[in-house]
Amino acid sequence: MDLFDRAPGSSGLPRTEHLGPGAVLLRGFAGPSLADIVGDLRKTVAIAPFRHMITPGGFRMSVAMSNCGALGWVSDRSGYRYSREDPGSGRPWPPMPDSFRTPAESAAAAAGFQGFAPDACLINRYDPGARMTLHQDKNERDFSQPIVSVSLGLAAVFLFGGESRSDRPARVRLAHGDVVVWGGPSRLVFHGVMPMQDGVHPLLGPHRFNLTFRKAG
DNA sequence: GAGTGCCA
DNA sequence: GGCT
Repeated sequence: MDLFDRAPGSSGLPRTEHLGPGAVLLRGFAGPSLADIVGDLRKTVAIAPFRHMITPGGFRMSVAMSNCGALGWVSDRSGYRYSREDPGSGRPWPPMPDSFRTPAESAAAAAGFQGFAPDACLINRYDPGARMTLHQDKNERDFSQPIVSVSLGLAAVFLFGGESRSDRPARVRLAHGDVVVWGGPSRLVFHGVMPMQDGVHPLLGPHRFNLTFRKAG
């Protein structure tokens, strides 16, 4: 029994799963913060609405995206990058709510990454059929800082692979309130999301939302 | 850089 | 798996 097993939201039960070196799934970790997170999610996407970004190859991504924080991940014909402004409005992204930041930093610390200070939070909305093919998060400056991913709403099957795109990924069901942290030796592993099945979440309707926290700048 | 998608 |  290690310290991870006493993380907030665990209700005393062992709810940490180790996905690899420097990679952990904290089941239900965001539970105590969920009401505040959902309220702030609604406010944030009212300011910066979801939109389907275009890949550099010219294809429309099935996942609808927004951002909050100083930097936001964007994609268009020019490529992938972090931007200070919402390209839809030309204005800065909304601030990262404390209700987002606090559990993200706490989850990182619980996974062994003390001092994580995210400046970017990508907000993804997965509707039925939406997916994310295997990819690496590699547009950030400093790969010593981990990735923190918070799942909300409908469950999804997360694919957690290896250093090569051809490594067969683990399939992990992620539910409302689950948090995944990966960094260190796992920082650049390929990951993705299987196509979403139909469903309705009691709080968030026919959607999965994912908050991905990064130190991008 | 692309390939966070699409095709075979 | 391969893609220029």
